[in-house]
Amino acid sequence: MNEPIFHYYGNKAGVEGADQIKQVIDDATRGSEYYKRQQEKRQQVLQKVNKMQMELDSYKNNEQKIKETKEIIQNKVKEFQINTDRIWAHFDMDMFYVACELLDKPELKDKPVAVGQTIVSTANYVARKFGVRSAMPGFVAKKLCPEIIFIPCHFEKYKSVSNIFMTILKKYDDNLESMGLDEANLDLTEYINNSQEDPAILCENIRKDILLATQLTASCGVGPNKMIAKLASEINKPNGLHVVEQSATAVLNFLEKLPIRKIPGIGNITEQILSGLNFNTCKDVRDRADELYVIFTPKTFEYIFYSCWGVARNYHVEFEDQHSISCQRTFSSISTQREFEDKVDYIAEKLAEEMQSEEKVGNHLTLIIKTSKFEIRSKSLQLNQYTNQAKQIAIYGKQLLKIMQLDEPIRLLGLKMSSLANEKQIQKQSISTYFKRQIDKSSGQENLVPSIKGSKSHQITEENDSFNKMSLQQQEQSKPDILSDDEASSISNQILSGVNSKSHQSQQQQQQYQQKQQAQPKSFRCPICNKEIDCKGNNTVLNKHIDRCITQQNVIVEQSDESNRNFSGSKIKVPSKIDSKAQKSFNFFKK
DNA sequence: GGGCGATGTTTTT
DNA sequence: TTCCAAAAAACATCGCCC
Ligand SMILES: Cc1cn([C@H]2C[C@H](O)[C@@H](COP(=O)(O)OP(=O)(O)OP(=O)(O)O)O2)c(=O)[nH]c1=O
Ligand SMILES: [Mg+2]
Repeated sequence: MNEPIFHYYGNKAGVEGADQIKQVIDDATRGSEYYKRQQEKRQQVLQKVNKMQMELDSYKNNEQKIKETKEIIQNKVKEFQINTDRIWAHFDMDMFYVACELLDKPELKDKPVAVGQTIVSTANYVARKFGVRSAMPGFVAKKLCPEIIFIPCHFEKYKSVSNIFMTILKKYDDNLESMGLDEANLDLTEYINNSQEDPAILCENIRKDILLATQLTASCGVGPNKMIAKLASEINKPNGLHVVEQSATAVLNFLEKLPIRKIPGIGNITEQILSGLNFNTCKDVRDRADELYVIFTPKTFEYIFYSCWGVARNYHVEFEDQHSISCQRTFSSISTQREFEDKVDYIAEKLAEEMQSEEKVGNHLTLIIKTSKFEIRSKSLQLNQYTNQAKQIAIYGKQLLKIMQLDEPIRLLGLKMSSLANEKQIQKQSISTYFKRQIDKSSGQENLVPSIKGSKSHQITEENDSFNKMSLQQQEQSKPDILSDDEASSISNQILSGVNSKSHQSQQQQQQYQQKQQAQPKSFRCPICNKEIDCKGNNTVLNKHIDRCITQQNVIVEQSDESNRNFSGSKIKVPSKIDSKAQKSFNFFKK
């Protein structure tokens, strides 16, 4: 009786299977607030598609423009090549959270299991046969698979397994990138150059290592760049390997019939838009790229275009410290001011706890709420000093609450701290904020009650400074003494005209999309870390870099790169070898 | 035409 | 009977102020 009513084998599914599942989901959810909100969003997407379609229609009537655009595209196609000099691997654990839980409960192995309570984080493959998926609400999962067993989430457990996993992989690429606990992207080029091993054999051996060390299976994909390797890892999941050979034709073939939704960075919404315009596979994009060129922003266009041609980043970017720490909770709706404030207090405490254990301080706070109708709103504010104290955060949080003018029930409240710096390592303020601070202070203006539309920035002066860990004086002292005023202004002068255009610039300066050999055109030398920063005349990149350089005192190299979606960073800090730094990294993973 | 800060959207695990 | 997470990041867009 442990059989699905109808089987669902992912995209290999019989149509009826998939349809029936959709039906069950729809029946179970229709009418809810959530459902209504989703419907609204869908409508908005449709509107957007309509607008784009109209733009396209007018484009189609302009032969001249078509000719021009197609020529631009053709040139682009001629310009790039699919670089196969490097070899990447993507490792991804199978049904990770559940797999970790099953370690402790092997007797459940053949039963449908999911981790999560209200929402399923992930489900094992038994449950997936019933249509159960990540991010699905629990009650729907139950409807699809009445016998499913839910196990609550034990994050710490997954972190420690992840540690083992990452430690193994680091032997093959010490700079590996990762977007989550259960996956890692490695550039194996150097390792393979040394060992001369066959990539497939190497990766199978690594998978065995992982299995031996964790008792869990991982899948792996191999290809000439990060994106291809990631896509490949899904092919023979679970517990499988797929290699895309190191040749342009292999890459092109591999991508040809791939639904664009699979391209990392193209999610639900973009898929809807694209499919609304009749783009469904990478081939569609290749064939009709000119159409995308006229309706998308340059950035989006380039990234879709190059992805579909298999052109993506094949070198590592420097590790970046975390930009933000946040804490949010969903609860049964509340609607009184008092309740809101209590929640802020609670969340502030949680956030402070987290920040302190990470030894971080921050000076930009954001309050996030979700209404009972699933609308999300946020208010944020630049603090006058760095903090990680619960009471301090709560005070600011409540100020934001006031500004928010809540007059309807909410189901979620969260706080996010950004502009982080290390608690220990002096709270050096960033160049940009430092200068602005100065202006603010010299004006002597104290905007006590920031009005929402009055000023664009909510300058809130803390009415209770005593909680602040670092005294104002300390903060004054910590101004960028590393930087003389002369140097500072010279940096400011270096800041060129921005490049943030909505229209495609004709500057065909063959952007060295991803792929290894990047010549550095417009770059500056950072006065702090003394490294070249390829900022492409984009001062945002430069500023950000200097910001980080000052606040952390870590050395960071920014590499900007138009063709790649930059969400690809390494979110997770991984224990490195056994040096002094390893200590800190482990610390990061600990609790 | 910027730049900048706040806010909202989209994606990923 | 009802029921849809949490954390982090990158982009896009808007309004204001030069
Ligand atoms: C997709 C997703 C994953 N996760 C967690 C649970 C997953 O076990 C973990 C890794 O995500 P995934 O690697 O996407 O999924 P998975 O490892 O569970 O399954 P697969 O065999 O297909 O790789 O991240 C969430 O919490 N929410 C999500 O929406
Ligand atoms: Mg996985």
